[in-house]
Amino acid sequence: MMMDFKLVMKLPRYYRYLKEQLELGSKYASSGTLGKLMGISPSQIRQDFNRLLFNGYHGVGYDIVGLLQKIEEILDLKTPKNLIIIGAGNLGQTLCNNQYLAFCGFTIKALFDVNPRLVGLVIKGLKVYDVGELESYIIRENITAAILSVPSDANVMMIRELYSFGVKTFLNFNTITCDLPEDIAIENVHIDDHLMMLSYKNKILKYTE
Amino acid sequence: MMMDFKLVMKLPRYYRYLKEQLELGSKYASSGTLGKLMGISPSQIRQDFNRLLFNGYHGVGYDIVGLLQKIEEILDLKTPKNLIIIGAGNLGQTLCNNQYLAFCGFTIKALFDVNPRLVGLVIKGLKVYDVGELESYIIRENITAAILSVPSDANVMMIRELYSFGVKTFLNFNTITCDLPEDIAIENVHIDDHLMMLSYKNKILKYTE
DNA sequence: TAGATTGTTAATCGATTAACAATC
DNA sequence: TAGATTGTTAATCGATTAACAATC
Repeated sequence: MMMDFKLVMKLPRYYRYLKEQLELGSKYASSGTLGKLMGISPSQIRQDFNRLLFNGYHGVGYDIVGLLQKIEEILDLKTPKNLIIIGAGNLGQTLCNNQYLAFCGFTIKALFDVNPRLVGLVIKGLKVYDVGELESYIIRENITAAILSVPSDANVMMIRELYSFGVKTFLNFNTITCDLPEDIAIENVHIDDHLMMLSYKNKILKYTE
Repeated sequence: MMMDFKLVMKLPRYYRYLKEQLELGSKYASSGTLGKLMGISPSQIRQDFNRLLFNGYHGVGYDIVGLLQKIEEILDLKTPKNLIIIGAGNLGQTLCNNQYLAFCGFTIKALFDVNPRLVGLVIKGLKVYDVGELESYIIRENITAAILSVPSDANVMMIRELYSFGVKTFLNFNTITCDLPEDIAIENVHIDDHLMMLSYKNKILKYTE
C-alpha cells in the first residue's frame, strides 16, 4: 500500500503532539482533545488515522503508544542509517549535538571538511576527515546519507560527488536551482523561506495591534 | 485587502524561482515555463498571480522584476527591522553569516549569551552581551525581533522574557509545546520534522529502486 | 445503562485544472 | 497577421467538515 505523501507530511506534527501527550501522562488521545491542541477538527484527525489503518477505541480514544509506533514504522525511524556531515564549520558542529538525528535512526559517523585546520580535529567525539577520503570512507563504513553544511557555492558539486560514491539521501540547507538525478532523497531546509514568512508575520502583527 | 495565508506561504518559493530566472537573464516569465520549472500547472500560476492582483502581458508572460517587487511588498522585505540573536553558540554564529537576514530587512544588531566566556567577544563584527543587559539594550536600540538559538530548556523562558521587554517577533528552532501569548509572530524551523521526512524519503528511495 | 467517542458516509468547501475567448 | 500567452469562467478533484449510527 502506497501512503499518500500529503498525509505523510502531516505525520511529524502528529508525532510531536502525541509524544507530548504521552509525556504528560496520557495513555489515550481522543480526536476531540488532540484536535483542540493542534487547532484542527476532530473529523480530520479521525479521517487521517483511518487512512493510516489505525483504529481507536469507541468512547475512549486512540492508544498513543501504538499510534507513535505506527508513525515510526511509516517514517522508518527505527532503521539504523549511517550518516556523515559535510562541512565541520558552525552549522556542522551544531548538527553534531542534534538529538533528533539519533531519534530518527541516523548515526553520525564522521565529519568531512576541506579546511586543513579542521581536518584531524575531534568534535563531539567525531573525527573530522579530509574530503579527499570521502570515497573510501563511504564504502568502508557503509554511509547512505549525508548532511550538507558547506558554503552554497560548493553545495551542488558536493552532492554530485557524494552521489557518485553511492550516497543518495541528503539533508540540504542551501537553495538548489539546478536539476539533480531522479533517484535522490533530498530534504531541503529553506531558512530563506522561513525568514520571508517571519517578515510577513511581523508585518501582520504590526498592522493588527 | 487581506491576503490569504495559504497563498502567502507559496510566495517564498515563487520568489526563489523568479529570482533565478532573472539572474539567468530573463525579463519575462510565462506561466508555462515557470510551471515546468516548479512542477506546477500553468493554470495554478495564473490563478495565483491574479490573486496577487498582478497582471502579465498577453503573448509574453509576467514581468519578473515587477513580480519580485510585488512579493517583496507583500512580505514586507524592504522595511528595516532590528534583530538580536539569543545564544552565541554554534547556531548563533552560523546565523551571523546568513545573507538572507539582511535581504529580508533584518539587521542583526548584537548577540546575547549567558556564558561569561562568550560575553564580550566580537563575532562577525557583532558584540556578545550578557542576557542581563537585554531589557535596556532592546529599548535603547529599538529591537523588534529575535532569533532563539539557545538550548531547548531555556527556550520558552527566553521568549517570555523578550516578550515582556516588547519583542514579539521570533525565529525559533526548538519545539514549543506550551501556549504563548496571542500577539506574537513566531516562525518555527522544525529540524525534527525535516529529519523524519528525510527518513521517510530514504525509505521510499530504497524500496523503489 | 448512560456517556463518550469512534468509524464511516455524505455534504461542503476550496484549490487545482481545463478550456477558450481576448489580446498583444 | 499568426503565434503565444494571458485572464477568467466553468469543471473537476481532493481535502475538510458534518452527521450520526455503531460500539465500548
